[in-house]
Amino acid sequence: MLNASTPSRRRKPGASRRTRRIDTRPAPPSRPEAAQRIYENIVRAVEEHRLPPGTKLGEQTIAALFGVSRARVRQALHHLSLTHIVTLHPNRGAFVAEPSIREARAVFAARRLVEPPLAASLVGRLGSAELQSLRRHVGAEEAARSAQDRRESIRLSGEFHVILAELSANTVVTDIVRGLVARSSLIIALYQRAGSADCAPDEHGELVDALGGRPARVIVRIMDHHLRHVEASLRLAAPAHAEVDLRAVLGADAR
Amino acid sequence: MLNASTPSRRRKPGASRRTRRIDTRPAPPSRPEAAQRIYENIVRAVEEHRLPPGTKLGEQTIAALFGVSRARVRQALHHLSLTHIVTLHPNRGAFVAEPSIREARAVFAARRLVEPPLAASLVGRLGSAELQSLRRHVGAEEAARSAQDRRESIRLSGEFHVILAELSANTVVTDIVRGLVARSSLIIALYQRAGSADCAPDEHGELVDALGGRPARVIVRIMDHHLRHVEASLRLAAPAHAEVDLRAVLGADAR
DNA sequence: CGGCCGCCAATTGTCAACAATAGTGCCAAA
DNA sequence: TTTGGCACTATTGTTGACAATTGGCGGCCG
Repeated sequence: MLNASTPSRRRKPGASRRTRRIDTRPAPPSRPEAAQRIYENIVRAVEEHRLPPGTKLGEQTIAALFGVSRARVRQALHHLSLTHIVTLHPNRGAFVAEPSIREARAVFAARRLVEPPLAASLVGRLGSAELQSLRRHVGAEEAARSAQDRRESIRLSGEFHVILAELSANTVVTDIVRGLVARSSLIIALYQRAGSADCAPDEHGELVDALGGRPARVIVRIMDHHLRHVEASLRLAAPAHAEVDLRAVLGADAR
Repeated sequence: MLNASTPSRRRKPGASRRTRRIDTRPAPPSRPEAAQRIYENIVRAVEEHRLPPGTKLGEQTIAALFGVSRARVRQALHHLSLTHIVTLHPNRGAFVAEPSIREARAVFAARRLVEPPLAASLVGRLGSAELQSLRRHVGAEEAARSAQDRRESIRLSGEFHVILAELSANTVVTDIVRGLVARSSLIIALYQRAGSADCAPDEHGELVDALGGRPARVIVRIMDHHLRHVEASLRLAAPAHAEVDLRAVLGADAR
């Protein structure tokens, strides 16, 4: 039943270029991996808070936007649902996920579990070039914040954690962190406090400085504190939160 | 530019915030989530080393086996490729993944990053019922090992780590660990030493005992040691037989 | 006048046919 | 005998149409 073939250790078969088909329509050039492109675009839009939680993602709509078939969109949406960026309701469609408070807490707990020791593992393994690059990134974050560019600020802020993970040179860990960061963006979009625009002053800079030579224990503490700080800046408090919200909505506007 | 406008409108303002899911139907188990069933079956087969790395997974073959259409199988295979259980070669098909040595190391490094602090977080949070359950599981592991039931032994051994993660009551962390354990099974199937049938004497039992009341620091050490032990029992040393060797030979000859 | 219950439009889920591609074996020519 | 090319076959990738389900909407009844 099972054809246990000998493991093929030949060269990778990704070298074929198929540019035979002349595109009569404005279809984007990169045919292969179109699903990947859709996936990344939506992730990015969600991370930058341009697609708010609850937004419906109709298959036909997206297919028309990207100039691809529905099947491709389905693939991308399925992928997004596996990473908890969107929620699929059978026979109803795909919606940008609305993580529950419990899930939000779980995501941040996972980050507190993974990222502090991850950052600590970088101590003494970063050259001056890497530290320089990190400082530049932090500088860009500050610039975006000063320029009131909320979108860019949010993106860079999340990207900082992904870059740290990449510096570990462990793709497995990087993928995990990338997923957690994306979900965090969704959570922040959903639960951020109204007033406080951006609650993270410059803890990233502090962390980079500490990575210069402080002991691992200090790094762990800073990262843990930072993540707790971000989580504490959200409205994840009460189970009674729903009632209050409803009443506020009803009182504010009689729809 | 790329995604000019939000492709969809927001959810209606007056709509209920809670998802009103109608689950009144007993849901015939075969129809909905058929792809999920295929996915889990293949994962399990891989975890139990019944599907060796490199095995070709033809769409038509699997579709016939499960009595479903090819589309369903494609979905499952795509899911499997996202979790790095299978590798998709364009126009060639799906194969059970053959993790490289580098990837194998990365997976175990990720586990050493996540699981020790995860286990430590359970200290003092487990009731006697949970500890009892864990001990029963370890007993089952030993029984399977004594009975030479390699398949069951492997499955239970991996499941132990998943159960530990589940006890954290954090579904995010549980999913991460589940993925890492599955990939580890693949790695073990590929790189286990010929002679040593099972190199983990009873470190799980030791860990459960320690979870009874030992301090977190001890738990961390035991789990870290256990994971290092498992990794050390594999042949991850050298360029063994892999592509590096081949490529070197070819490069030397061709020129 | 309000609530209930049937169509109806829209969207998703499924499938089957079609097109394209890579691997395989054969055949002819050097 | 070896090598290069070529057609064939089996499998994957893609598309489009069709069926099923949902939620809305209007009419009907209480």
